Amino acid sequence: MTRNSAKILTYSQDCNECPIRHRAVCARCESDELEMLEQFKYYRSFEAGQTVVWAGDKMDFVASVVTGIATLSQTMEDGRRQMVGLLLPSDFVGRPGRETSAYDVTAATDLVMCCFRKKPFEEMMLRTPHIGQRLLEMTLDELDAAREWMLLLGRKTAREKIASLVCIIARRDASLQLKASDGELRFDLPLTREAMSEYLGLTLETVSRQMSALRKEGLIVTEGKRQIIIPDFDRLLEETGDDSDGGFLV
Amino acid sequence: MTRNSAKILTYSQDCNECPIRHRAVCARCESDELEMLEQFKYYRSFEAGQTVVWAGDKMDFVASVVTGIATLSQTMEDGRRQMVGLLLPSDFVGRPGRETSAYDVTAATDLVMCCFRKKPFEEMMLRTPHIGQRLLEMTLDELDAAREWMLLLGRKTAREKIASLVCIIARRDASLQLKASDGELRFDLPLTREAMSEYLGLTLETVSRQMSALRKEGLIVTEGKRQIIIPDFDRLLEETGDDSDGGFLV
DNA sequence: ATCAGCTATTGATCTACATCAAGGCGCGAA
DNA sequence: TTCGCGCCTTGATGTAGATCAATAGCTGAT
Repeated sequence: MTRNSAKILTYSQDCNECPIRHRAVCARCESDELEMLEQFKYYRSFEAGQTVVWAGDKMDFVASVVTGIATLSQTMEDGRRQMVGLLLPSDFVGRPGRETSAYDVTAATDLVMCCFRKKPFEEMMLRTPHIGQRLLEMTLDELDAAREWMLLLGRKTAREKIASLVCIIARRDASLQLKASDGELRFDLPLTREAMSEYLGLTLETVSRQMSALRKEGLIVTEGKRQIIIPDFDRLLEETGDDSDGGFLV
Repeated sequence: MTRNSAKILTYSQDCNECPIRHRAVCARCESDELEMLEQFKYYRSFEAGQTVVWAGDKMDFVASVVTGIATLSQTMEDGRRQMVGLLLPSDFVGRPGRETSAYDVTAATDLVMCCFRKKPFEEMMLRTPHIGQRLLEMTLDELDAAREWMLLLGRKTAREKIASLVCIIARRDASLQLKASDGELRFDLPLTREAMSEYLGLTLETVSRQMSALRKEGLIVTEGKRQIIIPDFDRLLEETGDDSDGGFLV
């Protein structure tokens, strides 16, 4: 079993409504710790485009994405923006021990997050080593993802960037289940061209052009607004520049 | 006190010969845990240019840099390379729970690392929550650094990239102590043009040209091979594109 | 003293992507 | 039905940085 399939499996088992995805690992949890989590949990909803917190603002909670997509971005004084995190369901936001957000957190689609007040969460971390361990694992995964992303930003061509992004979403998207029998992959690409360009370090025009190019060559098929079909995943993978076995970008 | 100065302070207090920099935090440690660390510790030296491990190779230890500089890089099939980690003294290498290296680890200068066999280290992590907590903190710092780096790779101009790199090294370099009385900063930039280009996602020619440009404008002064003087740190900072207060890239 | 092998610099040219600009499509509001 | 507004596409042009190429300094070996 490859690392990728293992990863996909892991995600499908995760619990989106717990900052440490506890369902997947709670065999080791004591039930009263979970009670603690339940007790301090609350939900917040955002519409597509809304900002959850601005960089520098107070952020007195940690959270995990339940449904929808959130992004982390940095902005330069003159307005240049770079996305630095793409949060899908079950992903974690917020840094224990830091009281302000270092990034703009934005709802890329309609979004539901499951939040925990930071204070009790940190106390529980101290009492329950398992939670810290889980968080460490998740953070290490994120760091690996960030480093794969750095390779993309620093060295890939626009075409490779687009192909990579489509493959990344395809792999992570839960509705991956929508895989048709003949090996074609059908799923939602719920990002605007602008969001894609912020992810990839390109302009939205370049994103649009390269999407068109991949479409003309039959590497991807678009259906309606944002439904994407990948007729042959391996063929698209070849356009990413990654070596065939690698690309374990979470 | 700004975040930056706080960070510098932290580093200067760190212990380079312990994977969790324990001197800085060992007030909370039990002494027999430290004994454990001592017991499984060994040193390895490398010459500049030598490879510590290749991506994909077995890596049965974790380590911290004692002296010198190590880099983490990814390589694409056709040889394009991107640096994804720059490890200065006291920085940690290796991922607990992973038996192969995900990156090429290379000695950028002559290098001494303090290594711990992975197995006993992991056992100790289980027994000593404090170590995991420390590792989590360090990993979160690395993740922040990676995200700052992503902004650099995705959105900064070549000039801004160079200025940023020089500032980053200046801030982190221990020999920061070499700060002269009139506010000028003198330190070693122990990276070849090629290493700089791999860090920045540029070619080495572009690095060379931009270094020359900054030199001609008096923003930096070079002395001998790799000694650098920054006559006015704040003026150089303005060239990085970062907002004046931010830029806490570890 | 000479040479081979690095590393760095600088120039000439090319090109991938950015920038500027003009429509087009779909959708909700009036 | 029409208008306005987001979002996307496509074309024309500009440019930052890549690529190709020549040379120079430095170091250590013969």
